[in-house]
Formats: sequence, structure tokens, C-alpha cells
Amino acid sequence: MDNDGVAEILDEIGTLLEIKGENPFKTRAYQNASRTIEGLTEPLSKIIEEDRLKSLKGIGKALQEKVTALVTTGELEYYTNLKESIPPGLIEMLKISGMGPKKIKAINDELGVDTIDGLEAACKGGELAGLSGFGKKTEQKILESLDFLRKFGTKHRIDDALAVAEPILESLRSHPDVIRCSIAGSLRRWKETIGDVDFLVSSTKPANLIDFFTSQPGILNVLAQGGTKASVNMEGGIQADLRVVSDHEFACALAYFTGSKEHNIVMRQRAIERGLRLNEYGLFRSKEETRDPKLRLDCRTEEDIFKELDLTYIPPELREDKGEFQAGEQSKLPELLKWTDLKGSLHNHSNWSDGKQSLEEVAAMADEMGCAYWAITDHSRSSFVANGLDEKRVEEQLIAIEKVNKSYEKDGNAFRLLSGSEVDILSGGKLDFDDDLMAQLDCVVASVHQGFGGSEAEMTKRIIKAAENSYVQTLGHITGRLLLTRDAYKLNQHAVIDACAETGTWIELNASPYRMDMDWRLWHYAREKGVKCVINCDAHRSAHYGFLRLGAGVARKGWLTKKDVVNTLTLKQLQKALLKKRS
DNA sequence: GCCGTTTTCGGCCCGACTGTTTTCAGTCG
Repeated sequence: MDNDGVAEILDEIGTLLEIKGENPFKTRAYQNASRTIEGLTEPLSKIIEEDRLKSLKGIGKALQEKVTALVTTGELEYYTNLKESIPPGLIEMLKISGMGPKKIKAINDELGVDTIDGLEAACKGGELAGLSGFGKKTEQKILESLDFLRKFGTKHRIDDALAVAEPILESLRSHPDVIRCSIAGSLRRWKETIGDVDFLVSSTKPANLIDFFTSQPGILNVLAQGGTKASVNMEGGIQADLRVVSDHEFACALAYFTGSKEHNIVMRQRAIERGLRLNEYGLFRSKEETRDPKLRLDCRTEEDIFKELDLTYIPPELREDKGEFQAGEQSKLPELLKWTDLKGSLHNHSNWSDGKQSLEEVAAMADEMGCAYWAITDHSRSSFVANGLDEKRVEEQLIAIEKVNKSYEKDGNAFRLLSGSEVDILSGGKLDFDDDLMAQLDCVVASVHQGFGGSEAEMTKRIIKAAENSYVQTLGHITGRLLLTRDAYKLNQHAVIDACAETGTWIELNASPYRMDMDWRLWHYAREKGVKCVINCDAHRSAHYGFLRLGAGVARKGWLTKKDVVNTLTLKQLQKALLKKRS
């Protein structure tokens, strides 16, 4: 079993123990070990071979044995038995807001309820209110939460989250009692999917802002409302939380609520090592947990906090405890790409295949946005559901694109449509078009659109073969995942990256919020291998052009700089770069 | 279950909010 598999099982053991009512510190020990393993950069098998497992943080004697069993045999009796002893319905109940391990255990012990449906029936029948610690409101809340979960699920894509967050942020910003405000949490870290939207505000009049927040348009219901914080459900099913602090607490609260949890743990640790104490209220000159203003260090901004902890400023996108501390200590953090560095997109569609706009409309929109170029890469013939183009129509489109470009030239406008194709990678790695045809196109993106069921070896070989074609500059959405909808097909992404390094092929960061593919966790590796990134909208209609901004955020999360991204080049530089693999 | 020049026991992050209580337990982030 590989690292991810082991990490997942340890985390699950933690959850199972929680429901069993085990000592919470024991359950946390499993979750800590899971996190440690998740963050490893080398395979566990190697660590075990070299007998270094016990030196890992959070892994003692008992976990050493369990991890070894999982890695070497793929099985663990302790886990199997534990899992069999707990009905799966109880684990599902953890998703219901307000339901934790204690309540689940009580319901199971007292009423014998062990399924979601059983829980719903018990609530409707008023059975829960009879239990000690439960009442009418608990029943009501459980029923509401169940409804909500069925309707919306627990995770949301970044585009939906931003659509909720940005208007509220603007609204808060314009409130006279707000001193500073920001989005925090995973949205500020630019995660591709998020659980809820967090806002932080500093003010001397928190009550006014709580009232203001809970009366914003688009709120379905108020989940909680106190003196300094409030939670609401927004239309579309996204939960939004507001926290109000005083302005001298703002920087530390912002750092704290931005996370990630893993990042914060290291930050606290670094504070302790320096005789300090870091929490959401400030950075204190103290060995004890405190809020004593006399011990507070003056940290007005997040930069101040990092400086006190001997680090350069770590951008929110990098706060995942994935190497940012080592780099921050040595002032080696990259200067991250800005979305305004992007000069166009090299994978887009028009109404010649499954896009909504004509070539003229596409060009006008991209030019209007200030882009220097925009590639038309409509689908190839095998994607007939998407009205893919055959050779003849590709030839016709080339002429039509040239005509659009001519009209821009005539006006003295340097904007240019680039010709291209999103060529299907067929089974076995064969491409949908011949080299002769691809040689006439400016941009070729090769992507898989059918036959997702192959083995890891087959899919990997298939995609690598496409990368080996000298007319393919870019591999499109390499894993085929659709976030929250469809899992990636089986693929050895490291092997694909290696092949791209070898062949000089670029990898797309498909900036559609449904995809965000290749995943940000792999860009660090690609960058080390010298593989270039192309951030593409995969635009099918005008609303998709804004995906460039989303993609740039995810690229930042993958540690990418302007230099690492091809579509930051000027038109001239890009045209030269596009020919490199062919020469 | 882990950890320790505070080491073989007794800590392990903690504050805000809610609902059910009548001073507090459970959940959440």
C-alpha cells in the first residue's frame, strides 16, 4: 500500500475511534500520524526498509507496527475489526451539522439507530427529544441539515465560492464600522474546492457588523449568531462565516483563520521555539497561553508575524506545510505569477465545434480583455458529440481565422487569433489527426476524451505517446477529472511529467473551475523537472474568459512563477516557442 | 496513542456558540 492509502486508513481509524467514544487524544494521534504520512516526499516502503519509521513525528511503537503491516501486506486486522464493529451509517452521520461523536453514540446506544434514514424517522417521530441532552430544536436542526446535505453536498467549487464571497466582501468593505476586512480560510488559499467561505473583519462595533452580515441578500438561514461571530447558509448551499476582532488583533486572526491547519501548527511551533506564543489574538512574549496586552508584540500585518518567526512573507496560496517554511527561512520563496501576467489562452473553442461564439466574437472578447493572442483549438473529428472538425473543416477554419487576423492588422491592432486544434488522444496513444495537418496549425493541444477505463499503465503509455509527437506542444487536462463529479482516470502523473520534460512538451493547467487539471500538488515536481505550464481557459463561451484569473491562483498554489508559464510570453516570443519542438 | 533536559506520568489548542440545562456538555473551526 502506498503513502496516500496508509494516510487515509489512519485518518479513518481516528474517526472510527471517535465514534466509539475513545480518548480524544488517542483519536487525534491517528489523525496526526495520517497528516505526517500525507506530507512525506518519499515512499513509506523505503522509510521502512531503512528503519526510519520511528523517527517520524507522531509515530510511536504502536503506529510503527500498524503502518508497517499496511505497507507490507496491505492489510491491518485492527482496522478490519474496528470497521466491522461500527455501522457505516454512524460514520455518515458525522456530516450532519451539529452531530458529533457523542451525540451519534448516544443515539445509537439509546435508540439503536444506525442509519441516516433511521435517524430521520426518529427525529420525525420525536424520539430524540426524549433523550437527555436532546430536545425539539436538536431534532429540527438535524432534519434541516439532512435536507440541506441532500440538496447541496458539503463541498463547492472555487467559482461558486467566489460568486458568494466577493459581493459580501465588497459590502463589508463599504460598511462605515469596518476598519479592515478580508476573505480567509481555504478560499484565500485558493483551494480548488472549499467547504465554507470565511470572512474576517476588524471593528470597534462588532454587533453592528454581525447584524449587517446576517441581513445580507442571498442568505437562506442563519445558523449561529453571537457577539463576535456568525454563520449563515447562502443560496446555492454554501456556508459563510464572519468573525469580528479588534484591529490590533486583525493580522494574527487573519493568519489564524487563513490556515491551513497544518501550516498553523508549524507557525505555533516556531513561536514556541522562540519563547513566544501565537494564537488568533496575537503573538505574545510568553511561555503560557495568554491574551495579556502587555505581552503582545506589535504585529500590524501578517508580514510582521512572519518576520518575528524569522520567515519571509508566505503568500496564502502556499500555506499548506508543503515546503514553504524551509523556503521561507532561506528567503527562497518564488515570486509567484500574477494573473495579469497572462497574455492569452492556448486552448479554447468556438461555434465551429461546441463553443457558443463565432471566431469574430471570440477575437473581440479576447482583445477587449487586453489579451495579445487567443488560440482557437476546436475539437477534432472523433469528438463528434462536441461537433469535432474533420480535416476539411480544419482547412476552412484556417482561412476563416486568417481573415479575422487580417481585419485586425488593417486596423493596426496587434491582437492575433492563433489557429489550432484540441486533438483527441485515441486508444493506444494514436492522435486523431495526421502530422501533415497538425503541422499547419499554430497550437496543438492533445487530450483524452473517451476510453477513460484503461489501466494505469495503459493510460500512462497512451498519454506519453501523445507527448512524444513533435507537433503536440501541450497536453490538455491530463487526468480528465471533473471536480466533485468525476474522478481522474488512473494515471501515473509523475511518469507523464518526466516524459514531458524529456520531449519538451508543455502541460496545461486547465483553468476551468470544473477541472483545475493538472492538480496544483504536482506543479512543484513539474517545475523542478523544468516542465512549462500553460494556463488555459478551455473557454466555450464568454463567461469562461475569466477562468484565467482562477487558473493563475491555482498556479500560484503550485509555486509557479511568470517564468514557468508559457502564456506570459509576448506574441513574438510565444510564436518562437511554439515552433521549438518541431525544429 | 504520542511525547518528554518539565521522561515513565500526565499532558495533548482553545474559545465561541447553541441547546439543554439551571451551570454545562457537545460541536465547530
